Amino acid sequence: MHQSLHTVNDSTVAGLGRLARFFGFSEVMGRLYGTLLLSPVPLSLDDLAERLQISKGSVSMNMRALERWGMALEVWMRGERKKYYEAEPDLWQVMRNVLTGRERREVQLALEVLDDSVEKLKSAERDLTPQERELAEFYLGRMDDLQAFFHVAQLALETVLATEVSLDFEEITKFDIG
Amino acid sequence: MHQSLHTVNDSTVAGLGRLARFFGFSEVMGRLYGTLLLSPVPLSLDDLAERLQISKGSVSMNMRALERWGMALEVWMRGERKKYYEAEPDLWQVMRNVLTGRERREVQLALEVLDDSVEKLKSAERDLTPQERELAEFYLGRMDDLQAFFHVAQLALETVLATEVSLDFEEITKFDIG
DNA sequence: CCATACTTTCAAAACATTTTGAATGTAGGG
DNA sequence: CCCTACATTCAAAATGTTTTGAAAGTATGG
Repeated sequence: MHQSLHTVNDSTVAGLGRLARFFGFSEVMGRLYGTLLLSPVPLSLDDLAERLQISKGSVSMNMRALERWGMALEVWMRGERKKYYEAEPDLWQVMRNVLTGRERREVQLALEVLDDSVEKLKSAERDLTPQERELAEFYLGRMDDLQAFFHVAQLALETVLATEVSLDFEEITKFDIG
Repeated sequence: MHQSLHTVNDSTVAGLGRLARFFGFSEVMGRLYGTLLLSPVPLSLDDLAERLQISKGSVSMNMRALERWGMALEVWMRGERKKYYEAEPDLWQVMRNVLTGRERREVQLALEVLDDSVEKLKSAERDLTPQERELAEFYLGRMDDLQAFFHVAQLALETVLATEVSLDFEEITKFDIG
């Protein structure tokens, strides 16, 4: 195959591996996703192990993770026992999957912990010495800041998740460029 | 000190440690930041090592990282040789520092790599066999999708970075709650 | 309903990151 | 301009993560 196709494939796979790390996934997940994204046909676990030069076990585990995150889809090939996969090509869908499954959980957890803390501090107030009470006031101020921060984060998240951007944005961007 | 103050401190420090991990920093950085955020007075490296039960070496390294990210500020105490630190209390400022120093770089890098790839594929076109040309076309489509995605990400980032939210949002949020 | 071609699992090994603390460097008070 | 109390560095050790491949499990074509 021509050099340029190899080079582009390599740098894209590497770039998506990097991006995966950045998002807290394993690099292999990103590279598998990239390999599938640049394949016009679905690939088997063996194909993937061969192309990325990693063990079958690793491919199996990482592909199941990709499946769970809705980044890869299983494809049934008739007359074949093998499992074939293709990449979910809608990057916005992938983004939404990740935001819903992780970021949202994280923000909610943080807000719950903060609520708890405020609750504790307020109900303990009458048992505190004057000095302790002063510190409790200070803590309450910080909890307020943190709550404000996470509330905005939550709002931003829910806004993104409620937006159906996938195709629209591609259209818009093409208009801008063309 | 009263139980409730301890509990709140512990869970906040733990929560910020968790958040730090989530954002790709070390957990210790988050815990140091949390400890400073919940201290009404600046703390020395020894104070921090003592409170978190970690070595001075670790505190030193992680505090310098926090400083580089604009998450902690050095405070000069007169008549003292020790370095004292306090947390940058404006969480939006912290967020902007991180986005500017990391996310922005990452997006720009990705867009450069993609530009390169498109360039390569287009200029190689005349050297390709018909099959290769078909694959090159397919690749170009994927590059387009990726570019669209990163362009939107870039737009979103620059919008956030251009917005001066810090105090305003606290105000807004208080209005909503109260 | 086999036989077998595949996938999954999981414990051990390889690898990577983080932590430690003793050695080294540095700066501020006297 | 020392002396010393502090901060920093860095190599070794501890800890955590990922990868591997052989063994176990599963399902499908015949």
